[in-house]
Formats: sequence, structure tokens, C-alpha cells
Amino acid sequence: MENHYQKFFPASSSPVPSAAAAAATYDPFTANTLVPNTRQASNNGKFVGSESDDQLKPSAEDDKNKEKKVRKPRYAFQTRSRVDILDDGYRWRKYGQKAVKNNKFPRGYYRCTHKGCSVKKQVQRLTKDESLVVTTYEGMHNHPIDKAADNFEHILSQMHIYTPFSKPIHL
DNA sequence: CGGCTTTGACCAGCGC
DNA sequence: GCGCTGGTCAAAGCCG
Repeated sequence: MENHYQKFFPASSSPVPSAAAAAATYDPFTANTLVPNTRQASNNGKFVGSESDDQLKPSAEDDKNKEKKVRKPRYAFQTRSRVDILDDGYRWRKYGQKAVKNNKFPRGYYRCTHKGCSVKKQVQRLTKDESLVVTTYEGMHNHPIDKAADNFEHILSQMHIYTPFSKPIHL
């Protein structure tokens, strides 16, 4: 579980910041599996947390163009932060905002501005605990991080990542 | 002037 | 078949 961060932090050329390694603790795959469980199960159970099962579908490997109904795997994790937008080092452009059911806070939709990079992410603050922010990433970056890596440490210092085993969040 | 945010409209999928 | 909800688009405005 120490290498999975590569899924999220394609440190292709740039060195992996120690902070990123720390972030890797959550393990995207594990988190992917568990988030659905930690999500507001009591609220609606329609959390977008995980299409983990149908992703990587072998049947679509022959043709990536027909990914019409094929949802890309999403990695959602909850962070405790005062700000909605966690600066993860990439540049994001907001392309939409929607009010969602059972949540008084709108969900923001962002897209990576890098050319050729179609990574998307959703940011949703929870109604129950407005200090909790759920960030859902879709897709993987195929380019190095824009900003200095040291910025990561600052980010991580202000947020708390919930692991599947640490403590379920009751909503 | 360029890039980004805002915001309403539009569209597709899903459940009833 | 219809209505609801989530996700995206695109025009307009704002800001650096």
C-alpha cells in the first residue's frame, strides 16, 4: 500500500513529495472500496462514491472509444478542511455547480485545465458536518504536478484524511 | 486581454 | 411514460 499513490500522484518526472507519500496512506483503492461505507449511508445511499466494480472492465479494453456507459473509476475521500478547494497542486477549472439532495451545500464540478488531461473532480461539503469535505476524483493525471511539491505538506497539515479503519462517520 | 467563475439551461439515466 | 436528479455546456461577467 505504499505504491498506490502513483495512481493518484503520477510523479512521473517530479520526485514524490514526502507529504504525498503520507497521503498515499489512504490508498486510493482501499479508500475506493470503503468510502461507500463511510458515506452518508443514513442520508440517501446514493453517494457517488464508487463505481469501482464496473471500472477496468476487461470487455471494454478492446475499445476505449465506446466508453459510453463505462464509468471511470472514481476515488472519493473525505477530508476535514476549512476550505472547499484543496490545492492539490493541479490547476482546476470549475465548470459547474449543482445543489444536491440532502445537502444544503452545492457540489462543485472541476476539470483539470492541463491540455490533454481530462481528470475531473467533485467537491462536496457535508451538511451534517460542514468541516468535512468529500472530494471525488475521476480519472488520472497524465502530467506532473504544476506547483511545488512542498505545497503538499501545507495542504496535508490542514486536512485530515479518514481511513476506512479509523472511524466510520455517522451522518 | 486572457483565464476563470458563475449560473441557468439542457440532457441523459434511473426509479416509480 | 413521467418526473426527478445528477452531470455538463455555454454565455456572460469578473478579476488579475
